[in-house]
Amino acid sequence: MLDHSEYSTSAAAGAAAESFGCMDMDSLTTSRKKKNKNKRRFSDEQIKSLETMFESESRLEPKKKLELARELGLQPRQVAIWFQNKRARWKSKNLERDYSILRGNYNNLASTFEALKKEKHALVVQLQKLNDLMQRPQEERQCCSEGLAANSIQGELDNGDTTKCESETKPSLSTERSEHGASVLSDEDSNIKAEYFTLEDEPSLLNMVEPADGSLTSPEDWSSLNSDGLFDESNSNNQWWDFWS
DNA sequence: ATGGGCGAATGGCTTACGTCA
DNA sequence: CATGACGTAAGCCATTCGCCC
Repeated sequence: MLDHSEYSTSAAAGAAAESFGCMDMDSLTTSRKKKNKNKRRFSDEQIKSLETMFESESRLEPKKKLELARELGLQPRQVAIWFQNKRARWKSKNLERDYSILRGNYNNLASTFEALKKEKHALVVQLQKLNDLMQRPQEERQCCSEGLAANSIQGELDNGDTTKCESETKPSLSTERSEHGASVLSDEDSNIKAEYFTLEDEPSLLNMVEPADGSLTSPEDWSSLNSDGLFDESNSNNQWWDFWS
């Protein structure tokens, strides 16, 4: 059953003893304690031959094993065991190497991930600022219905960099809204939806600047900006976020 | 003196294959 | 001929053991 057939436990010791010429069979078989008493490392020449053979084939054919054993003055069993141990060492060495490669890859990915995370955060902050900027005029207008504020807002919109910025992000958002009390987006897809929003619902509209896939936004980050429900549309996005956050 | 590393060897388990009833 | 039981050889794996630094 065992691969110890080339020589059994006691026979192995006997063979080894014979091989090393230090102990006879009887003394070994009578005392189990003495087994391996004469264990010696193989000589450099023996190791060299074994290594050379191992490089060409990690498993020895029986014929070659016998040949090599005779050549090196070892028992075939010893050669077999050497190959077995060698395969085990080789395997664990490979595992170690593979592990360090994987660890390197992981570290690279982790640093890339961190960089992307920072970049994403910066973008979200930037987006939030833009939304705040877009939201300000509407709120002011809501507070001051007398009209004075409206003029000043309109003036602000018509004025300088702010206007330019606003018109670049959402050109029609604030202008058309003032007339109807409902917001009208320039984006055709948004038109239908927009009709249902009153001024109170304005924050919801701000989400229209969210990227179509929503992948860059987090429910947590947007909870202060969103009205209820818009994120319910995409549970899968939440899972996506869970992974990235 | 001794503790740890390394490699040879062991023992248990599994698989493949041949033989025989 | 097919099949299951059995024996044998060999490999893998975890562990032990002994040598040597």
